[in-house]
Amino acid sequence: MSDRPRRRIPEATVERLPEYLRILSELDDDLDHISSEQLADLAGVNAAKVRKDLSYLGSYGTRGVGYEVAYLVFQVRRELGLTHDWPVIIVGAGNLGQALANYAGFVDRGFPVAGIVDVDPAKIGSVIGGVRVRHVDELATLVRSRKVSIGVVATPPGAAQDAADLLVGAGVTSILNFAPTVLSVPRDVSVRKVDLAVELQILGFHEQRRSVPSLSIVLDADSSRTASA
Amino acid sequence: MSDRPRRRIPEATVERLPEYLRILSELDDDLDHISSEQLADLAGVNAAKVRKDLSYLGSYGTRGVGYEVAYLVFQVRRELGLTHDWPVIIVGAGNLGQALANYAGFVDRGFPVAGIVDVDPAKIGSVIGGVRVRHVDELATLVRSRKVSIGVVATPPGAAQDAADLLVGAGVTSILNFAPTVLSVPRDVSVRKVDLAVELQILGFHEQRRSVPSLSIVLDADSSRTASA
DNA sequence: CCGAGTTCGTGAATGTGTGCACAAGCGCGT
DNA sequence: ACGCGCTTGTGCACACATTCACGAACTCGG
Repeated sequence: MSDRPRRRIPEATVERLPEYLRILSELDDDLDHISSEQLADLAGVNAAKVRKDLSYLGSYGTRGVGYEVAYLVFQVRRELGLTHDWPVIIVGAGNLGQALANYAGFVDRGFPVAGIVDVDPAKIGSVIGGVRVRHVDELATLVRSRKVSIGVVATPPGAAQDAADLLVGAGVTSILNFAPTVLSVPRDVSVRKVDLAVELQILGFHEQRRSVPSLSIVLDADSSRTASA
Repeated sequence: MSDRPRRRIPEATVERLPEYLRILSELDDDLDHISSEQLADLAGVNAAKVRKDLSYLGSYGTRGVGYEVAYLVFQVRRELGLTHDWPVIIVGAGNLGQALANYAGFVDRGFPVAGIVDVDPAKIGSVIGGVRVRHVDELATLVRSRKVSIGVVATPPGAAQDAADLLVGAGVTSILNFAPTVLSVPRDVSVRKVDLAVELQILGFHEQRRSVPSLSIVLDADSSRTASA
């Protein structure tokens, strides 16, 4: 037992499950059941989506009643692989690296910081979020001794690829990249990228559109391609 | 001129344009043209996607030659609304707010920090990234005087909705939310959310999947000898 | 001016995600 | 035991995104 069919879970669903989990975890203890509609409201999505997402995990709801919160939390956690903690190592103890190391949300949600490394001698030895900053040379040792499989790149752009290479060399198989750089890694290593400026640029795009209600928008059908002489 | 037909640009494309722009901006000056394939390699996507994305901006390439870098940069910048800067205001001067205020990538890419506010008297008055931290009561004044339309929420989760309400009340129409909280805002306000722990959870999901090659999946071509039990 | 070699732009095919709408299942009151 | 109200689980249609594949348009050498 203990292994259900393990259907493939759509990526879009995977990206929403952590949010459901967070919401469910924060619910009052006296609420023992929740409907797809309530959960949908809290998550800012629609109820059908919640039901479809949860249905990929199995049929854990009860018609006419809803989902038992505690059980659902357990199932979502299991599906996400949160039955145990995943220690992470942070490369780069600059502003962002420090903020991340101090961020309680990491450890709270199962991702304790197993180490922080940097190249700057001035930073080495200082303690951030309860963890002492080490020299980057100790990276591989740390990764192996603490059984780290997830690395966080919080270096300046120029050092990001080197950081990634070190992580991969040490055996890390997932990387969260905060540097505005495309990392090249072996095919079997997962990378997710968070580029803070990109997020603003996307918002800026919509801002700009909003402020030009003047013309067009209506010429959408697009039959002839504006020949430019 | 200056107003092309303004076709609708797919959201997926909008999310990639900033990346193309960053790459193009960082190219050597002596490279005056670039092909969709070169750009695709640099961006880690495939060439057809690059061409289709760029085609939404208009036909700015030349067959047999590629895209003229300088012109393309100009067009992408224009499409993204980066013909002028977009000042942002940061709410919350904790670890994350400080890291963001210090992050050079913001101002470099057209998003100067017009202000940082907090409620904590101990933080008010300190200078971060060249900007003085003000009391949150001054938020509305700042937003109006600096013509800010984008706000960044970097508060603890409990204060995030209040921060959003203040921002909206002051006239901000786009919000970048770093707090692990669903914000409710009027329909005409855009919100993007970055949840650092969620990113790790998504990586954790794939990690976990990878570490269970035990059964299924392998039932492929010749001689499926992997029968477990 | 022509043919070979490139590279764009885009129609069409495929793959992925969303949302409606409804049958099936459950609990409760009578 | 039965019917009613509620809520799940999912088939289906549609929308959106990705990728292929190929004609069109350009450069360059001879």
